Amino acid sequence: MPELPEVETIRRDLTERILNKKIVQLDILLKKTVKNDSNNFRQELLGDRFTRVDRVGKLLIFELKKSNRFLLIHLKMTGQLVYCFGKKVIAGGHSDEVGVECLPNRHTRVVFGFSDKGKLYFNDMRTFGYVKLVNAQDLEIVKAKFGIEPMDKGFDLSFLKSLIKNRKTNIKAVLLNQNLIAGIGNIYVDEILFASHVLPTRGVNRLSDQELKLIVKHSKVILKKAIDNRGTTFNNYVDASGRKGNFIKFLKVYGRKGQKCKRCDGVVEKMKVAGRGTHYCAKCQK
DNA sequence: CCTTGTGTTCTCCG
DNA sequence: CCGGAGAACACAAG
Repeated sequence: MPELPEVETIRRDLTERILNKKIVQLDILLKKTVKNDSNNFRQELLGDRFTRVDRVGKLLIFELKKSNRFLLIHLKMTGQLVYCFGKKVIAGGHSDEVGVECLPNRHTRVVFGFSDKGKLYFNDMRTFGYVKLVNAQDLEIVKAKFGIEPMDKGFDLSFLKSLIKNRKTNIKAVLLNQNLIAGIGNIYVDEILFASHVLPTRGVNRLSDQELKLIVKHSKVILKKAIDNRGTTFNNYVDASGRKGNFIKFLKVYGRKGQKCKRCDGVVEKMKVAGRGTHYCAKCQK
C-alpha cells in the first residue's frame, strides 16, 4: 500500500540509478497495465532516457530526454518498482517474504532494460496500477487535480481551515481526499489522527484550531519520519531495491486492533470510516 | 467475507 | 432542475 513516504523513497532511489541511461529493452507482459497502444509505447521509449523522476501525491512522473512526453507510473495498492543490476536484486531484498528474488516473476507486468544492464521491473499482483505516457498538456491537467503536498510550507493551519470550510464530512475523509491533500493513505491517516488525539469520525466543522494545528504538525512529522525510515511495509511494499520499509515498527495504531494502546490503558479498536478500515483508541482520541 | 487507491456513478439537499 | 458534496460502487486477487 504505497503512500507518500513509500513513493518518495522509490523516487529517490530511482533518481540515483536510472537517470540518463538509454532504454534498450521494453517488455510488456500485461497489456492492460500500459494505458497507451503497446507498439507506440515501446517505440517511443526505446532509445530515450529518463532525465528526472518527480512525484505528485502517490504518482511518479518520469521526464524523458528526447520525447516531449512524460511517463506516469501509479502503483495503486500492490505495485512495486524494483531495480536490478544484471540478474541480482541489488542491496538485498527480503526475497523470502516479498518474492522479488526471481525476476521477472508472475506479477511482473512491464520490464524496462537500460544500456548499463540495469533493469526496472514493474510488478503488480492485483493489476490496478498503470504506466502511461502523456504529453505536457495532459500532465498539467493530471497535476492540477492533486491537492497540496502535506509536507509543503504552504500546508498550515489557515490552509487546512480553508480546505474544510463549508464541508460536512469527517476529518479522515478530508485527509484521504487526494484532490485536497496529496499523498496520505489509510495507514498514515490513522497514525496522524492518533498522534493528534482526534477521532477519525470527527466532523471537520467541529474541530478546534488547536486540533487542526496538531493534525498539520503531525502530518509533517509522521510523513518525514516515515520517509527517513524508507516507508512502511505492511503487506507487500518494497522499495526500488526490493527492501522492506522500516516504519512499521513506529506504527502506533494501524494494524493493532485489540492490542493495548501505546499511549494510555485503552485498547485499539477498529471500525469503518470513509469506507476504510480505521484504527483508533476511543479512550485517548476525542 | 475481508483488504485499499482512485475513478465513476448514484443520491441527497438546498 | 442544477450543482456540488459525499457516499457507494467498481475494479482485482489472495
